[in-house]
Amino acid sequence: MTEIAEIYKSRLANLDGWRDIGVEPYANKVEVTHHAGDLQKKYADIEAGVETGDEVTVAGRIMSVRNSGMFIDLQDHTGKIQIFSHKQSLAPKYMDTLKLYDLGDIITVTGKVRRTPRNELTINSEHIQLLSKSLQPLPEKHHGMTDIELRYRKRHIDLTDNEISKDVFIKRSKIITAIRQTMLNEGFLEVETPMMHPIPGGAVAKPFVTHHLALDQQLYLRIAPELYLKRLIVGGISDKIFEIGRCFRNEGLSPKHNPEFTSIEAYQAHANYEDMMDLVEKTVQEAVRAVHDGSTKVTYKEKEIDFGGNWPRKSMTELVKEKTGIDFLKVTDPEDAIKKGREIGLDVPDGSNWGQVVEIAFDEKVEDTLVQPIHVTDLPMDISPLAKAKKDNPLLTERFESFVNGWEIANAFSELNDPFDQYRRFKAQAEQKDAGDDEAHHFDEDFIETLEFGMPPTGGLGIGLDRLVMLLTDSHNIRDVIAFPTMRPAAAASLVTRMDSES
RNA sequence: GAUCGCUUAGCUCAGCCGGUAGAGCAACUGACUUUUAAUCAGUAGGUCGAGGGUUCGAAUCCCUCAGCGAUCACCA
Repeated sequence: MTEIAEIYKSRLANLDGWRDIGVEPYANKVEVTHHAGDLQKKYADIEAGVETGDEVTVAGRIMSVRNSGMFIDLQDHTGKIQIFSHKQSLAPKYMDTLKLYDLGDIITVTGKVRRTPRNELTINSEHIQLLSKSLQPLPEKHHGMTDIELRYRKRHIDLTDNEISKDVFIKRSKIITAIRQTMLNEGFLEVETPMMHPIPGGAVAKPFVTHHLALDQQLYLRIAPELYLKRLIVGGISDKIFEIGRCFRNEGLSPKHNPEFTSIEAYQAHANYEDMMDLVEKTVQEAVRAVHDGSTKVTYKEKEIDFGGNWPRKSMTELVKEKTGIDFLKVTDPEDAIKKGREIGLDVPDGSNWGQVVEIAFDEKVEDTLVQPIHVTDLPMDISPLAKAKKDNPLLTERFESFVNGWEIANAFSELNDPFDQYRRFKAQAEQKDAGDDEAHHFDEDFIETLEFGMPPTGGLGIGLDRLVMLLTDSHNIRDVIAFPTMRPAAAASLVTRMDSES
């Protein structure tokens, strides 16, 4: 017999012990008056040995036991507090039950608050009751669960004993709230658009495919909400709209990529990409302040990043010129650009267009150096199929990407609103698709029809939330900021199931 | 997808020049009772990720596979 089964049987015996004395081991709700962390704050100043006489009821999980149940460390979502059980204050019928408790059990305790002579804030239990029996053992108490795979697969265990992990997810929530609140304060209307699309669009990516039975129709999980948000702009529900939601891309996993991830997209009619830069700064700064006590400074991997103030705005070609000495605005023939790029050691594929060469130069020579926040503007038309061209230079678009720590955290542009141009660009994408590019855009006639009704000049913005959370919590893997990251399936080990099948 | 690395008790980890598997915590039995990783005595717990090979003998060496991680490529 395995050890885990021994532990299970011992706990099952205790569970039966509770039933023997007429206590249901999975109780109904009880009234909780206080939380551990709040009590620690409230009584922070009382001295060792002081008994307050204040009666409280708390509830939480047993994290450790000393002196055969005399001392229990109880943990709730706010913190920990010690429970003291002694025959002086606890009736014999409760004293007798102390031996039935196991680590991990969820209990409720009522009693008076005191600080022990050893200076530990403590509740003298007068009433103690089991709320939920724990049958599975918790991780080792000193080191906790360090196996990173288990932490991702068993987040409920990770959260019970890992303060850092818990803190990250609380901060993630605060960041989303701050961004939502900033958007609302700026007059944006929060909207929802479909996650199941008949035609995937709005980005260049491979989609997940699913099927609707009743309609007998193929559907795609959205790779971006963009085209539907633009439909709402055309409809004029509001000049300013935003959506916070999940996108799905059927691509590789990495420390910076999860197949489902959260984006914030905002669209503003009668605005352009420059207005979007202001919006990025506002929302991101509020998010930073929300989790850094009002400061805009963050430390990521020992580097200090200051999100405050107005971020510099520099064009992509200018940045490339600074780092490589090549002014691609003066080398606009694709063949010449390829040649120039290769001269400085860039890995440029044959047949690249001008914009692709500029992008490669930027990726290889500039990107990593952009540690402090910056808006990289005027991206090439060739790599910006949904962005409006610059008035004075058709090679470039009114588009920018915001970089922090060498990562793109936002992407925005003045949206293409010309149905003829959109038609041509979809057609070009469709041809690429026929030629075997499975990431190319589908031809979305319905969207062109939408634009034919007239979309006002509009600024659009997308922010990758998960990476922002990584930056603001000093997390180095996207899986650390997603509660249940995508993993290969692993066998569960329910003891109830196993014992049932063995008997 | 490529390269490298990891996988030993429920958890955290030793053991790896090949010679029948070890500690701490958790668990169990008992002692003790104002502790703070409580302490003390004892008990139990393992298909060493899976499969194959070399060998008299494999946790240890070799091969295949799986899961996970790091880096790279695509991408946010």
